[in-house]
Amino acid sequence: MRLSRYFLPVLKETPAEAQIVSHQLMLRAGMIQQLAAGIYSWLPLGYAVLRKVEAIVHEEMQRAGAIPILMPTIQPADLWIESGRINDYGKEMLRIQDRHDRSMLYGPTNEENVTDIFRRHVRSFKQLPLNLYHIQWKFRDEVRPRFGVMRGREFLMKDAYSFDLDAAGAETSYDAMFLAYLRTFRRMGLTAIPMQADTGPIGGKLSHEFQILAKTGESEVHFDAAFEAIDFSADDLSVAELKALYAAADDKHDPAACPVPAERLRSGRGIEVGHIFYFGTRYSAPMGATVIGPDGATQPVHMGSYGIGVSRLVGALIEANHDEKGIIWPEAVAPFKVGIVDLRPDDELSHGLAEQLYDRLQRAGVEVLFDERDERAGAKFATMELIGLPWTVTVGPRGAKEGKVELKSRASGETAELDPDALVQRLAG
RNA sequence: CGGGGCGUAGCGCAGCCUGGUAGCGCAUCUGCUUUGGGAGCAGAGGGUCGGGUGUUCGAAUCACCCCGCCCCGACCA
Repeated sequence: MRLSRYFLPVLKETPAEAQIVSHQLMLRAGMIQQLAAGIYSWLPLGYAVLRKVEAIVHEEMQRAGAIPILMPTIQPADLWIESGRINDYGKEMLRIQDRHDRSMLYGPTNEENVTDIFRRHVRSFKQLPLNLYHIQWKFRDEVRPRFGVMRGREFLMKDAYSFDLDAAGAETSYDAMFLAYLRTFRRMGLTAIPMQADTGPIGGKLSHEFQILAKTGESEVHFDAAFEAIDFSADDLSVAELKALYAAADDKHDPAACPVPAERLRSGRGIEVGHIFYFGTRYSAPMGATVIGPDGATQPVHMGSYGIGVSRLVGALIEANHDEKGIIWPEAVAPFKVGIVDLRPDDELSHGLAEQLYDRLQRAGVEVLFDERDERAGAKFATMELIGLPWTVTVGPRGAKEGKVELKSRASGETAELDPDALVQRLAG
Protein backbone atom coordinates (compact mmCIF):
# COMPACT_ATOMS: atom_id res chain seq x y z
CA MET A 1 0.00 0.00 0.00
CA ARG A 2 1.29 3.41 -0.94
CA LEU A 3 0.82 5.80 1.95
CA SER A 4 0.06 8.66 -0.40
CA ARG A 5 -2.94 6.66 -1.64
CA TYR A 6 -3.97 5.24 1.72
CA PHE A 7 -6.38 6.74 4.24
CA LEU A 8 -4.41 7.27 7.41
CA PRO A 9 -5.58 10.37 9.26
CA VAL A 10 -2.92 10.57 11.98
CA LEU A 11 -3.03 13.26 14.64
CA LYS A 12 -0.07 15.11 16.03
CA GLU A 13 -1.92 16.10 19.14
CA THR A 14 -3.84 13.92 21.53
CA PRO A 15 -7.60 14.49 21.45
CA ALA A 16 -8.83 15.78 24.78
CA GLU A 17 -11.47 13.11 25.32
CA ALA A 18 -9.05 10.20 25.38
CA GLN A 19 -7.83 9.25 28.83
CA ILE A 20 -6.04 5.97 28.46
CA VAL A 21 -3.09 5.28 26.23
CA SER A 22 -4.76 2.77 23.93
CA HIS A 23 -7.61 5.16 23.20
CA GLN A 24 -5.21 8.04 22.63
CA LEU A 25 -3.03 6.01 20.30
CA MET A 26 -5.95 4.54 18.37
CA LEU A 27 -7.20 8.06 17.69
CA ARG A 28 -3.76 9.45 16.92
CA ALA A 29 -2.88 6.55 14.62
CA GLY A 30 -6.11 7.05 12.69
CA MET A 31 -7.50 3.63 13.63
CA ILE A 32 -10.94 4.65 14.83
CA GLN A 33 -13.34 7.54 14.72
CA GLN A 34 -15.98 8.09 17.33
CA LEU A 35 -19.53 8.49 16.07
CA ALA A 36 -21.38 8.62 19.40
CA ALA A 37 -20.62 7.64 22.98
CA GLY A 38 -19.22 4.12 22.87
CA ILE A 39 -19.77 3.79 19.11
CA TYR A 40 -16.87 3.85 16.70
CA SER A 41 -16.09 3.61 13.04
CA TRP A 42 -13.05 1.53 12.23
CA LEU A 43 -10.75 3.30 9.79
CA PRO A 44 -8.41 1.33 7.48
CA LEU A 45 -5.54 0.83 9.90
CA GLY A 46 -7.79 -0.11 12.80
CA TYR A 47 -9.89 -2.37 10.65
CA ALA A 48 -6.76 -4.12 9.39
CA VAL A 49 -5.79 -4.98 12.97
CA LEU A 50 -9.32 -5.99 13.85
CA ARG A 51 -9.33 -8.46 10.94
CA LYS A 52 -5.98 -9.90 12.06
CA VAL A 53 -7.34 -10.48 15.55
CA GLU A 54 -10.51 -11.96 14.11
CA ALA A 55 -8.53 -14.32 11.91
CA ILE A 56 -6.56 -15.71 14.84
CA VAL A 57 -9.73 -16.20 16.85
CA HIS A 58 -11.34 -18.02 13.91
CA GLU A 59 -8.36 -20.30 13.49
CA GLU A 60 -8.12 -21.23 17.13
CA MET A 61 -11.86 -21.79 17.48
CA GLN A 62 -11.89 -24.13 14.54
CA ARG A 63 -8.76 -25.88 15.71
CA ALA A 64 -10.65 -26.56 18.93
CA GLY A 65 -13.55 -28.05 17.00
CA ALA A 66 -15.99 -25.13 16.97
CA ILE A 67 -17.93 -24.47 13.77
CA PRO A 68 -18.43 -20.96 12.39
CA ILE A 69 -21.92 -19.62 11.73
CA LEU A 70 -23.35 -16.12 11.63
CA MET A 71 -26.35 -15.07 13.66
CA PRO A 72 -28.11 -11.71 13.33
CA THR A 73 -27.66 -8.61 15.43
CA ILE A 74 -31.40 -8.01 15.77
CA GLN A 75 -33.51 -10.59 17.60
CA PRO A 76 -37.21 -10.89 18.42
CA ALA A 77 -37.96 -10.22 22.08
CA ASP A 78 -40.18 -13.35 22.13
CA LEU A 79 -37.14 -15.58 22.34
CA TRP A 80 -35.96 -13.76 25.42
CA ILE A 81 -39.37 -14.02 27.02
CA GLU A 82 -39.19 -17.76 26.40
CA SER A 83 -35.81 -18.09 28.11
CA GLY A 84 -37.04 -15.90 30.95
CA ARG A 85 -34.18 -13.48 30.47
CA ILE A 86 -36.04 -10.55 28.94
CA ASN A 87 -35.63 -8.38 32.03
CA ASP A 88 -32.27 -9.66 33.27
CA TYR A 89 -30.27 -7.28 31.14
CA GLY A 90 -32.39 -4.29 32.10
CA LYS A 91 -31.60 -1.06 30.34
CA GLU A 92 -28.33 -2.48 29.00
CA MET A 93 -30.40 -4.14 26.33
CA LEU A 94 -31.43 -1.90 23.49
CA ARG A 95 -35.06 -2.52 22.64
CA ILE A 96 -36.58 -1.64 19.30
CA GLN A 97 -40.09 -1.73 17.87
CA ASP A 98 -40.33 -2.72 14.24
CA ARG A 99 -42.96 -1.26 11.89
CA HIS A 100 -45.50 -3.88 12.92
CA ASP A 101 -44.99 -2.91 16.54
CA ARG A 102 -43.24 -6.16 17.19
CA SER A 103 -40.76 -6.06 20.06
CA MET A 104 -37.22 -6.54 18.87
CA LEU A 105 -33.86 -6.03 20.47
CA TYR A 106 -30.27 -5.52 19.43
CA GLY A 107 -28.58 -8.64 20.77
CA PRO A 108 -26.21 -8.24 23.69
CA THR A 109 -25.43 -11.97 23.28
CA ASN A 110 -26.91 -14.97 21.44
CA GLU A 111 -27.71 -17.85 23.80
CA GLU A 112 -31.42 -17.82 22.90
CA ASN A 113 -30.69 -17.48 19.22
CA VAL A 114 -28.32 -20.44 19.10
CA THR A 115 -30.51 -22.56 21.35
CA ASP A 116 -33.34 -21.99 18.92
CA ILE A 117 -31.16 -23.14 16.03
CA PHE A 118 -30.16 -26.23 17.97
CA ARG A 119 -33.67 -27.29 19.00
CA ARG A 120 -34.96 -27.07 15.45
CA HIS A 121 -32.38 -29.44 14.05
CA VAL A 122 -30.76 -31.67 16.65
CA ARG A 123 -32.63 -34.71 17.93
CA SER A 124 -30.08 -37.31 18.96
CA PHE A 125 -27.17 -37.51 21.36
CA LYS A 126 -25.22 -38.93 18.41
CA GLN A 127 -24.99 -35.42 17.00
CA LEU A 128 -23.19 -34.26 20.12
CA PRO A 129 -20.92 -32.71 21.12
CA LEU A 130 -21.58 -29.62 19.06
CA ASN A 131 -19.99 -26.21 19.30
CA LEU A 132 -21.26 -23.35 17.13
CA TYR A 133 -19.71 -19.91 17.19
CA HIS A 134 -19.77 -16.62 15.42
CA ILE A 135 -18.04 -13.25 15.47
CA GLN A 136 -20.70 -10.58 15.42
CA TRP A 137 -21.41 -7.06 16.61
CA LYS A 138 -23.12 -6.75 19.95
CA PHE A 139 -24.78 -3.82 21.57
CA ARG A 140 -24.98 -3.24 25.29
CA ASP A 141 -26.30 0.12 26.31
CA GLU A 142 -23.67 0.72 28.98
CA VAL A 143 -24.45 3.42 31.48
CA ARG A 144 -21.03 4.79 31.06
CA PRO A 145 -19.08 3.83 27.97
CA ARG A 146 -15.44 4.86 28.18
CA PHE A 147 -11.85 4.16 27.23
CA GLY A 148 -12.54 3.99 23.51
CA VAL A 149 -13.09 0.46 22.22
CA MET A 150 -12.28 -1.00 25.63
CA ARG A 151 -15.76 -0.27 26.89
CA GLY A 152 -17.86 0.61 23.93
CA ARG A 153 -21.58 0.14 23.62
CA GLU A 154 -21.23 -1.51 20.25
CA PHE A 155 -18.44 -4.05 20.18
CA LEU A 156 -17.30 -7.06 18.19
CA MET A 157 -17.47 -10.31 20.11
CA LYS A 158 -16.67 -13.91 19.36
CA ASP A 159 -19.26 -16.04 21.09
CA ALA A 160 -19.19 -19.82 21.00
CA TYR A 161 -21.88 -22.15 22.33
CA SER A 162 -21.33 -25.78 23.26
CA PHE A 163 -23.94 -28.52 23.47
CA ASP A 164 -23.36 -31.78 25.30
CA LEU A 165 -25.40 -34.69 26.56
CA ASP A 166 -24.40 -34.31 30.18
CA ALA A 167 -22.37 -32.30 32.66
CA ALA A 168 -19.24 -34.41 32.18
CA GLY A 169 -19.35 -33.86 28.43
CA ALA A 170 -19.98 -30.16 28.94
CA GLU A 171 -16.94 -29.88 31.14
CA THR A 172 -14.81 -31.46 28.43
CA SER A 173 -16.12 -28.87 26.00
CA TYR A 174 -15.47 -26.16 28.58
CA ASP A 175 -11.90 -27.30 29.03
CA ALA A 176 -11.32 -27.37 25.28
CA MET A 177 -12.40 -23.73 25.07
CA PHE A 178 -10.34 -22.89 28.13
CA LEU A 179 -7.25 -24.19 26.36
CA ALA A 180 -8.18 -22.58 23.05
CA TYR A 181 -8.42 -19.22 24.81
CA LEU A 182 -4.98 -19.48 26.29
CA ARG A 183 -3.62 -20.37 22.87
CA THR A 184 -5.52 -17.57 21.15
CA PHE A 185 -4.19 -14.87 23.45
CA ARG A 186 -0.73 -16.39 23.39
CA ARG A 187 -0.61 -16.14 19.61
CA MET A 188 -1.22 -12.43 19.94
CA GLY A 189 1.64 -12.15 22.38
CA LEU A 190 -0.62 -11.76 25.38
CA THR A 191 -0.67 -13.66 28.61
CA ALA A 192 -4.16 -13.97 29.95
CA ILE A 193 -4.71 -15.35 33.41
CA PRO A 194 -7.85 -17.43 33.88
CA MET A 195 -9.76 -16.39 36.98
CA GLN A 196 -12.80 -17.55 38.85
CA ALA A 197 -15.70 -15.33 37.97
CA ASP A 198 -19.32 -14.51 38.58
CA THR A 199 -21.77 -15.59 35.96
CA GLY A 200 -23.92 -12.45 35.85
CA PRO A 201 -26.97 -12.40 33.60
CA ILE A 202 -25.69 -15.35 31.55
CA GLY A 203 -26.40 -17.64 34.51
CA GLY A 204 -24.74 -20.90 35.49
CA LYS A 205 -22.30 -22.22 38.01
CA LEU A 206 -18.88 -22.55 36.44
CA SER A 207 -17.17 -19.54 34.97
CA HIS A 208 -13.73 -18.16 34.25
CA GLU A 209 -12.70 -14.81 32.94
CA PHE A 210 -9.41 -14.25 31.16
CA GLN A 211 -7.56 -11.19 32.32
CA ILE A 212 -4.58 -9.54 30.72
CA LEU A 213 -2.39 -7.74 33.20
CA ALA A 214 -1.99 -4.04 32.45
CA LYS A 215 -1.58 -0.97 34.63
CA THR A 216 -4.63 0.58 33.04
CA GLY A 217 -6.85 -2.46 33.58
CA GLU A 218 -10.38 -1.86 34.77
CA SER A 219 -10.43 -4.33 37.59
CA GLU A 220 -8.18 -5.22 40.48
CA VAL A 221 -7.05 -8.83 40.23
CA HIS A 222 -5.34 -11.23 42.63
CA PHE A 223 -3.52 -14.41 41.72
CA ASP A 224 -1.11 -17.05 42.88
CA ALA A 225 2.50 -16.26 42.01
CA ALA A 226 2.66 -19.76 40.55
CA PHE A 227 1.07 -18.30 37.40
CA GLU A 228 4.25 -16.35 36.78
CA ALA A 229 6.17 -19.60 36.34
CA ILE A 230 3.79 -21.07 33.79
CA ASP A 231 4.81 -21.24 30.15
CA PHE A 232 1.54 -20.47 28.46
CA SER A 233 2.95 -21.35 25.05
CA ALA A 234 3.69 -24.91 26.14
CA ASP A 235 1.88 -27.64 24.23
CA ASP A 236 1.06 -29.66 27.32
CA LEU A 237 -0.75 -27.08 29.43
CA SER A 238 -2.99 -28.74 31.94
CA VAL A 239 -6.41 -27.18 32.33
CA ALA A 240 -6.95 -29.04 35.58
CA GLU A 241 -3.76 -27.58 37.04
CA LEU A 242 -4.60 -24.07 35.90
CA LYS A 243 -8.12 -24.33 37.29
CA ALA A 244 -6.70 -25.44 40.61
CA LEU A 245 -4.49 -22.37 40.94
CA TYR A 246 -6.02 -19.44 42.71
CA ALA A 247 -6.88 -16.29 40.74
CA ALA A 248 -9.82 -13.95 41.16
CA ALA A 249 -10.95 -10.47 40.33
CA ASP A 250 -11.74 -8.12 43.16
CA ASP A 251 -15.44 -8.97 43.38
CA LYS A 252 -14.67 -12.65 43.92
CA HIS A 253 -11.64 -12.14 46.08
CA ASP A 254 -12.03 -12.40 49.83
CA PRO A 255 -8.68 -11.69 51.54
CA ALA A 256 -9.87 -13.50 54.66
CA ALA A 257 -10.78 -16.66 52.80
CA CYS A 258 -7.96 -16.60 50.27
CA PRO A 259 -6.18 -19.96 50.16
CA VAL A 260 -2.93 -18.42 48.91
CA PRO A 261 -0.46 -17.28 51.57
CA ALA A 262 0.20 -13.55 51.45
CA GLU A 263 3.78 -13.90 50.24
CA ARG A 264 2.65 -15.88 47.22
CA LEU A 265 -0.29 -13.64 46.34
CA ARG A 266 0.16 -11.17 43.50
CA SER A 267 -2.14 -8.26 42.81
CA GLY A 268 -2.51 -6.04 39.77
CA ARG A 269 -4.93 -4.56 37.30
CA GLY A 270 -6.50 -6.67 34.62
CA ILE A 271 -8.31 -6.24 31.33
CA GLU A 272 -10.98 -8.85 30.80
CA VAL A 273 -10.67 -10.15 27.25
CA GLY A 274 -12.55 -13.40 27.54
CA HIS A 275 -15.20 -15.03 29.67
CA ILE A 276 -16.43 -18.59 29.59
CA PHE A 277 -19.48 -20.14 31.23
CA TYR A 278 -20.97 -23.53 31.90
CA PHE A 279 -24.64 -23.11 32.65
CA GLY A 280 -26.08 -26.59 32.17
CA THR A 281 -29.72 -26.53 31.15
CA ARG A 282 -30.34 -22.86 31.92
CA TYR A 283 -31.57 -22.25 28.34
CA SER A 284 -32.15 -25.73 26.99
CA ALA A 285 -34.75 -26.60 29.63
CA PRO A 286 -37.05 -23.56 29.26
CA MET A 287 -36.59 -23.48 25.51
CA GLY A 288 -37.00 -27.19 24.92
CA ALA A 289 -33.60 -27.90 23.42
CA THR A 290 -33.55 -31.63 24.02
CA VAL A 291 -32.02 -34.77 22.59
CA ILE A 292 -32.82 -38.42 22.97
CA GLY A 293 -30.05 -40.09 24.95
CA PRO A 294 -28.62 -43.60 24.61
CA ASP A 295 -31.21 -44.76 27.12
CA GLY A 296 -34.05 -43.53 24.93
CA ALA A 297 -34.98 -40.74 27.32
CA THR A 298 -35.49 -37.18 26.12
CA GLN A 299 -33.36 -34.73 28.03
CA PRO A 300 -32.28 -31.08 27.85
CA VAL A 301 -28.72 -30.58 26.64
CA HIS A 302 -25.96 -29.14 28.76
CA MET A 303 -24.64 -25.91 27.40
CA GLY A 304 -21.79 -23.49 27.83
CA SER A 305 -20.96 -20.19 26.21
CA TYR A 306 -17.59 -18.64 25.53
CA GLY A 307 -16.92 -15.02 24.72
CA ILE A 308 -13.90 -13.11 23.49
CA GLY A 309 -14.03 -9.33 23.17
CA VAL A 310 -12.51 -9.03 19.72
CA SER A 311 -12.69 -5.25 19.41
CA ARG A 312 -11.63 -4.83 23.02
CA LEU A 313 -8.58 -6.98 22.29
CA VAL A 314 -7.33 -4.36 19.86
CA GLY A 315 -7.28 -1.83 22.69
CA ALA A 316 -5.83 -4.36 25.12
CA LEU A 317 -3.04 -5.18 22.67
CA ILE A 318 -2.05 -1.54 22.60
CA GLU A 319 -2.21 -1.24 26.38
CA ALA A 320 0.24 -4.12 26.51
CA ASN A 321 2.45 -2.99 23.63
CA HIS A 322 3.39 0.67 23.36
CA ASP A 323 6.02 3.21 24.31
CA GLU A 324 6.10 7.01 24.45
CA LYS A 325 6.33 7.20 20.66
CA GLY A 326 3.39 5.01 19.81
CA ILE A 327 2.15 1.51 19.26
CA ILE A 328 4.39 -1.56 18.99
CA TRP A 329 2.38 -4.23 17.20
CA PRO A 330 3.20 -7.89 17.76
CA GLU A 331 3.78 -9.31 14.30
CA ALA A 332 0.76 -11.58 14.46
CA VAL A 333 -1.69 -8.70 14.54
CA ALA A 334 0.23 -5.89 12.83
CA PRO A 335 -1.75 -4.07 10.12
CA PHE A 336 1.35 -4.25 7.90
CA LYS A 337 4.51 -6.15 8.62
CA VAL A 338 6.87 -3.57 7.16
CA GLY A 339 6.95 0.16 6.50
CA ILE A 340 9.28 1.55 3.88
CA VAL A 341 10.46 5.09 4.57
CA ASP A 342 11.42 6.60 1.26
CA LEU A 343 13.52 9.44 2.63
CA ARG A 344 13.97 11.33 -0.62
CA PRO A 345 11.29 10.63 -3.22
CA ASP A 346 12.95 13.34 -5.32
CA ASP A 347 16.29 11.49 -5.43
CA GLU A 348 16.34 9.21 -8.42
CA LEU A 349 18.70 6.57 -7.09
CA SER A 350 17.22 6.41 -3.61
CA HIS A 351 13.61 6.54 -4.72
CA GLY A 352 14.25 3.95 -7.40
CA LEU A 353 15.64 1.58 -4.81
CA ALA A 354 12.65 2.16 -2.53
CA GLU A 355 10.23 1.44 -5.37
CA GLN A 356 12.13 -1.70 -6.22
CA LEU A 357 12.03 -2.95 -2.64
CA TYR A 358 8.33 -2.19 -2.37
CA ASP A 359 7.70 -4.21 -5.47
CA ARG A 360 9.88 -7.13 -4.41
CA LEU A 361 8.45 -7.33 -0.91
CA GLN A 362 4.91 -7.25 -2.22
CA ARG A 363 5.64 -10.01 -4.64
CA ALA A 364 7.16 -12.02 -1.80
CA GLY A 365 3.79 -11.78 -0.08
CA VAL A 366 4.89 -9.33 2.60
CA GLU A 367 2.38 -6.71 3.72
CA VAL A 368 4.09 -3.37 3.15
CA LEU A 369 3.17 0.23 3.76
CA PHE A 370 5.25 2.38 1.46
CA ASP A 371 5.74 5.96 2.63
CA GLU A 372 6.65 7.78 -0.57
CA ARG A 373 4.99 11.02 0.48
CA ASP A 374 6.80 14.29 0.00
CA GLU A 375 7.42 14.77 3.72
CA ARG A 376 10.45 15.39 5.87
CA ALA A 377 12.33 12.49 7.38
CA GLY A 378 11.23 13.39 10.89
CA ALA A 379 7.56 13.36 9.99
CA LYS A 380 7.89 9.99 8.31
CA PHE A 381 9.74 8.36 11.17
CA ALA A 382 7.27 9.79 13.65
CA THR A 383 4.35 8.37 11.68
CA MET A 384 5.96 4.94 11.46
CA GLU A 385 6.67 4.88 15.17
CA LEU A 386 3.16 6.02 15.97
CA ILE A 387 1.46 3.32 13.91
CA GLY A 388 3.90 0.74 15.21
CA LEU A 389 4.67 -1.57 12.29
CA PRO A 390 7.10 -4.28 13.43
CA TRP A 391 9.74 -3.37 10.82
CA THR A 392 10.85 -0.17 9.17
CA VAL A 393 13.04 -0.10 6.12
CA THR A 394 14.72 3.25 5.61
CA VAL A 395 15.90 4.06 2.11
CA GLY A 396 17.94 7.23 1.55
CA PRO A 397 20.59 8.62 -0.78
CA ARG A 398 23.36 7.91 1.69
CA GLY A 399 22.79 4.18 1.81
CA ALA A 400 21.55 3.88 -1.75
CA LYS A 401 24.98 4.85 -3.04
CA GLU A 402 26.39 1.79 -1.30
CA GLY A 403 23.40 -0.31 -2.26
CA LYS A 404 22.35 -0.58 1.39
CA VAL A 405 19.18 0.09 3.31
CA GLU A 406 18.47 0.15 7.02
CA LEU A 407 16.16 -2.32 8.71
CA LYS A 408 14.88 -1.36 12.13
CA SER A 409 12.84 -3.31 14.63
CA ARG A 410 10.10 -1.28 16.28
CA ALA A 411 10.14 -3.48 19.36
CA SER A 412 13.85 -3.64 20.09
CA GLY A 413 15.06 -0.57 18.22
CA GLU A 414 17.86 -2.64 16.73
CA THR A 415 19.02 -1.69 13.27
CA ALA A 416 20.91 -3.47 10.54
CA GLU A 417 22.43 -2.31 7.26
CA LEU A 418 21.46 -4.75 4.55
CA ASP A 419 21.59 -5.04 0.81
CA PRO A 420 18.26 -5.49 -0.98
CA ASP A 421 18.54 -9.24 -1.46
CA ALA A 422 19.32 -9.89 2.18
CA LEU A 423 16.50 -7.58 3.21
CA VAL A 424 13.88 -9.27 1.11
CA GLN A 425 15.02 -12.65 2.24
CA ARG A 426 14.92 -11.66 5.85
CA LEU A 427 11.45 -10.14 5.72
CA ALA A 428 9.92 -12.76 3.49
CA GLY A 429 10.96 -15.48 5.91
C1' C B 1 -28.10 6.17 37.92
C1' G B 2 -25.66 9.85 41.69
C1' G B 3 -21.58 13.65 41.62
C1' G B 4 -18.39 16.96 38.63
C1' G B 5 -16.62 19.22 34.05
C1' C B 6 -16.66 20.68 29.04
C1' G B 7 -18.93 22.24 24.06
C1' U B 8 -15.43 28.60 20.03
C1' A B 9 -12.08 26.43 12.31
C1' G B 10 -10.02 19.44 11.01
C1' C B 11 -6.96 19.02 16.06
C1' G B 12 -5.19 21.57 20.68
C1' C B 13 -6.70 25.98 23.00
C1' A B 14 -7.50 31.60 24.38
C1' G B 15 -11.55 35.12 24.56
C1' C B 16 -16.70 34.72 28.64
C1' C B 17 -15.87 37.00 35.01
C1' U B 18 -16.23 43.12 33.47
C1' G B 19 -21.72 42.36 26.51
C1' G B 20 -19.63 46.25 21.24
C1' U B 21 -20.33 40.71 15.71
C1' A B 22 -13.83 36.23 17.02
C1' G B 23 -8.22 35.08 17.91
C1' C B 24 -3.51 31.88 18.60
C1' G B 25 -0.62 27.28 17.52
C1' C B 26 -0.78 22.99 14.52
C1' A B 27 -3.13 21.14 10.10
C1' U B 28 -5.00 22.56 4.88
C1' C B 29 -4.17 25.24 -0.17
C1' U B 30 -0.56 28.24 -3.61
C1' G B 31 4.52 29.81 -4.68
C1' C B 32 9.77 29.78 -3.70
C1' U B 33 13.73 27.76 -0.86
C1' U B 34 14.80 23.34 1.85
C1' U B 35 15.20 17.80 2.65
C1' G B 36 18.88 11.25 7.29
C1' G B 37 14.16 13.01 13.11
C1' G B 38 7.45 16.42 13.13
C1' A B 39 11.42 22.73 7.87
C1' G B 40 11.68 28.34 6.53
C1' C B 41 9.64 32.59 4.12
C1' A B 42 5.49 34.90 1.57
C1' G B 43 0.43 34.61 0.62
C1' A B 44 -4.66 32.28 0.94
C1' G B 45 -9.01 29.66 2.50
C1' G B 46 -11.85 27.88 6.52
C1' G B 47 -16.43 29.69 12.15
C1' U B 48 -24.87 29.90 11.91
C1' C B 49 -19.06 30.43 18.86
C1' G B 50 -23.66 22.78 20.31
C1' G B 51 -29.26 24.20 19.71
C1' G B 52 -33.48 27.09 21.33
C1' U B 53 -35.81 30.96 24.09
C1' G B 54 -35.18 35.33 26.79
C1' U B 55 -32.69 40.09 28.67
C1' U B 56 -30.40 44.20 25.87
C1' C B 57 -29.73 49.40 21.12
C1' G B 58 -26.23 45.24 20.78
C1' A B 59 -24.97 38.31 23.16
C1' A B 60 -19.46 33.60 22.08
C1' U B 61 -19.91 36.61 26.66
C1' C B 62 -25.73 37.41 31.00
C1' A B 63 -30.38 34.07 32.35
C1' C B 64 -33.42 29.76 31.51
C1' C B 65 -34.43 25.18 28.85
C1' C B 66 -32.71 21.28 25.71
C1' C B 67 -28.87 18.29 23.25
C1' G B 68 -24.06 16.18 23.02
C1' C B 69 -19.39 14.60 24.96
C1' C B 70 -15.80 13.61 28.91
C1' C B 71 -14.29 12.46 34.01
C1' C B 72 -15.12 10.15 39.30
C1' G B 73 -18.25 6.41 41.64
C1' A B 74 -21.83 1.94 41.63
C1' C B 75 -22.34 -2.20 37.05
C1' C B 76 -19.94 -5.30 32.53
C1' A B 77 -17.13 -9.07 26.22
